[in-house]
Amino acid sequence: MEYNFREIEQKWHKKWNADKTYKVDIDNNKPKYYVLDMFPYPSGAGLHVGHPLGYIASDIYSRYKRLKGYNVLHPMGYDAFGLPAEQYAIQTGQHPAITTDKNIKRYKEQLEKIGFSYDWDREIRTSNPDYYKWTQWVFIELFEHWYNNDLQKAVPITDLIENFKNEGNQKVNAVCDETDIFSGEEWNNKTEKEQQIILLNYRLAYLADTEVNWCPGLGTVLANDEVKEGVSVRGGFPVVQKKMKQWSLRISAYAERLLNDLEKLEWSDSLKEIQKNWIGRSEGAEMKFKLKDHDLEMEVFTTRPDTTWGVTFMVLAPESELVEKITTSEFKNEIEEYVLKTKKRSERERLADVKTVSGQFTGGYAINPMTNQEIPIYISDYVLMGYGTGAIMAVPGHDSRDFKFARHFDLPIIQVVVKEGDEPTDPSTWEDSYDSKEGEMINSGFINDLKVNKAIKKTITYLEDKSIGNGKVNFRLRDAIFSRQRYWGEPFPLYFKEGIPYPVKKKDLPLELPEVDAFLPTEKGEPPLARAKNWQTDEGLPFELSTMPGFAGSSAYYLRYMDPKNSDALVSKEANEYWQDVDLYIGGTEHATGHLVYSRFWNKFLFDIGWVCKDEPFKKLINQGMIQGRSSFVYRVKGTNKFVSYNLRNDFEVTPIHVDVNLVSNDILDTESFKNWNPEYNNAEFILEDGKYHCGYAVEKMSKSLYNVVNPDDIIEQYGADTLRMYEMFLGPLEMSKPWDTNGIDGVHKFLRKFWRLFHDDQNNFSISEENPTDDEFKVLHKTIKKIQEDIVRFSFNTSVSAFMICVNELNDLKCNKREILEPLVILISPFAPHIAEEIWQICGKSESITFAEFPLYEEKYLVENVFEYPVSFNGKMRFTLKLPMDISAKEAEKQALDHEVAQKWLDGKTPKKVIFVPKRIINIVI
RNA sequence: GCCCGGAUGGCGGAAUUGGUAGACGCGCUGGACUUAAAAUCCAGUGACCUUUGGGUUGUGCGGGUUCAAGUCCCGCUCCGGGUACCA
Repeated sequence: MEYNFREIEQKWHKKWNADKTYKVDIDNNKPKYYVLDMFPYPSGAGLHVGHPLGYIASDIYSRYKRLKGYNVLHPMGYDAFGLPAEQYAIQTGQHPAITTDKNIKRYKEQLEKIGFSYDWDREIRTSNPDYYKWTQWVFIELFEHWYNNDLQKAVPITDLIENFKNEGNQKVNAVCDETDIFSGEEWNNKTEKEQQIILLNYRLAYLADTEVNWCPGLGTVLANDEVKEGVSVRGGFPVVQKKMKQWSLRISAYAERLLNDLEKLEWSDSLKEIQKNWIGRSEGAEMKFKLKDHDLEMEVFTTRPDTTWGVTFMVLAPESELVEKITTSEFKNEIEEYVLKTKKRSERERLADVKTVSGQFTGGYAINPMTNQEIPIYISDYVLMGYGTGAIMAVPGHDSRDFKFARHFDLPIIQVVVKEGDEPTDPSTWEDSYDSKEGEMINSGFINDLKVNKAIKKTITYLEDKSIGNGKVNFRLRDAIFSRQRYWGEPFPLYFKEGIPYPVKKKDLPLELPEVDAFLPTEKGEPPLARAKNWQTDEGLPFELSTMPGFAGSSAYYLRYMDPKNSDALVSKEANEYWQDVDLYIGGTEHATGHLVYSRFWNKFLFDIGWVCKDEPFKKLINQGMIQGRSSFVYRVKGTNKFVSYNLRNDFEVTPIHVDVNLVSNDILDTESFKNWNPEYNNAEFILEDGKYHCGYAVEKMSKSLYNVVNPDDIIEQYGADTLRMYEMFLGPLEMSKPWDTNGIDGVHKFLRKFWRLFHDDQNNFSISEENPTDDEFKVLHKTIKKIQEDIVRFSFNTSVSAFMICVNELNDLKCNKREILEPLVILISPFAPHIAEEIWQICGKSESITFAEFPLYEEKYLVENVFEYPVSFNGKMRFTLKLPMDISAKEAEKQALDHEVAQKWLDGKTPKKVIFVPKRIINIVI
């Protein structure tokens, strides 16, 4: 039989499905291993050839682990709520559930064709009520907990209420919004409503007025990670800052733990670095500045309290509440104008315009606590409301932004730090601020002459003694805005009584997404859920109108896979204790600041409340590189319908035009198909080189509009899934980005055919020999086992593919078709090319799936050599090689090398200065 | 601006601890088989020089350490990613 991949692959898909070959259950006799893929959002475009890269890698590893005796959990599901389906629904009226369903069907078909070893019985969809019941459940838990700083964990809100009743909030050390101090008695005298409002300041899921990223184009607020360069990541719509009452998750409570625990994780350094920067820990002090003519204080955060003597002005964010209070009548108009101008500008405009200095004096003055001098207070949009206190003390001498501002408004500049070896100079002569990371203090009262780090400590002590400030750690990580004014998401399990939110009873979950007549906001500007009939409790109390964001459903999905059908819990204790955590997670870096932060946070919370046994969800994580597109170009001669081949294009004035890569093979255009591709080209003429049309190419994003999308279905149709799998791996290291180039796939396909032929004679009849293998044959096998084993554990799958090719070439040369050699080789290759492996395994007479075989062990004894071919070099340049026994002495090796006739030529009668002999490595002769 | 990666033939890439640079594959060239094509197989293939023995040179650029550097150190250039008035 020929290698008929179509028949073979279909046959095994059916069989694996029917036999549930990859179904797993808790098995206490086997060690567990959990391999997870980042589940896809099922878009309308289907999978392109870049998507399965990570899935193939994780599948290889899963199959390898099974062969190594592990009980492997390897699930797949769909991140099914999301904006694209809803945008499509708005345009077409088609319910997003229908589009999503259709897309999922297509995704699943495509995935199944590639032959992944998923346990499909564990498939989940975030939009399924059975699933989002638990998303809602976690939300309620977040709502019913607060973060106790003393215990460094989440604690039930009921404990907090007990505390309040007994002794008020004075001793409570919580992560919370600013709350007035009250006694137990005062608490007890408050109304239910007052109490609930206070509790919202403490809850881990809370409703509050916050500055949010409002995206008018999408009609919803967005979290920080959903905004890039001032526009929405999805859709690219401009984003503006707006104050709105929104649900948020108090992820900032976990900032320190999220940062510290990165250390425990086997993630790439670059990914850890991205998270570190996103969390953005900075140490410094918070300090209060008294205001002139006011009984108010202005609080700032600074990493450099030691430079307070150099503070010559203050700057507030235009959005700050203080602005109104301190602005004098004289400057009222100007301030109002500036604030209005800032509000109007989108985030994008603000970012684009960082170089222009702008600001406005308020008329107010603060008192520098160190110098007692009056210093003017400005507002400027270079100070952000969202970071620190929304106010800064400006040290123009040592901060470049403050410096520019001071120059622009002609404010005084004082030098307070001088580097070792430098003399203080006149700041009026400076072109930029003076670097102050290291050095000694000057012009700074009691900290003069101290080194910077000591000066910082001493200043903080002073601030604390005088009660005007304290040491403080600040994080860049903001609480996650959790509401979206959209339809296609999880409804919040909440209703409102007198404007106060209360959770739905857990037994009433899920609160299902209602039907609406349109997926648009109402005329009053309320979210689409306001259109739903009876969107209220049985008592007639209204439900929340927002839905949850995209990351809600993906934040704990890895836990649900452990126990996907459980209707009593997100995951049972038993399942969680068996599967524990994800051992290997493969996915793209694009989730570094979103999903991977949120799910770590959810997991830590669930750990705190005792629902999961591990405080980190993803032990090891690998980022697969992006597969870029390789676009092809044709060159149209300007003003004609003539196309000139690549190397002749410089003789004409041409326009390069993207051409569908599927019409191009090895850069040669199929001119007939090109004519039919687009009516515009029906009459196209070609100027060829040696009878062919050569295309140009460029590496770009893989995208429909660039006509460079390659569909895995087409590859599978032409070459089979095993070829696709091996070729994707063969392209290069998993973690590197690389262009997809179908050129070259032939080599891998040829290899599989060669592999097939090892088991067949010239007439394509199955034929393997029972003879005992020779030492050479054993050596080829065991060398390969060793190499493959080593490559798999370091995820170097590209080199494994080469190793297989070398092995098959060598066995071919040896004309080896012996069972004892070939059977282990089939197991070895089965993680990479499971279909062909299963088929041959069966032909070899095995009744059980190769999935349950044992990974062969390599034996050192077959690899022992008794000679080593030494490269002999002169001054480091290799001149000849010399076969010498393994156990040769340095002296003898030296002698033999020098006696060699080629050595004589290079020595040219001279005595070598030195001979270096490294056993099993090299002989280097220095002359 | 700051922080992380990366740069090796015509192309994708290999070289795991400093030890024969270019494995493996594509492409290309030549050959075998064939009426022909496909498929398959064999040989060659970094550049330059060459008396065909070989020689010189070569891993983005410039220095350095070393018997020996793609690999380590210092200084650049370019490309990719992240992040950004973060106080």
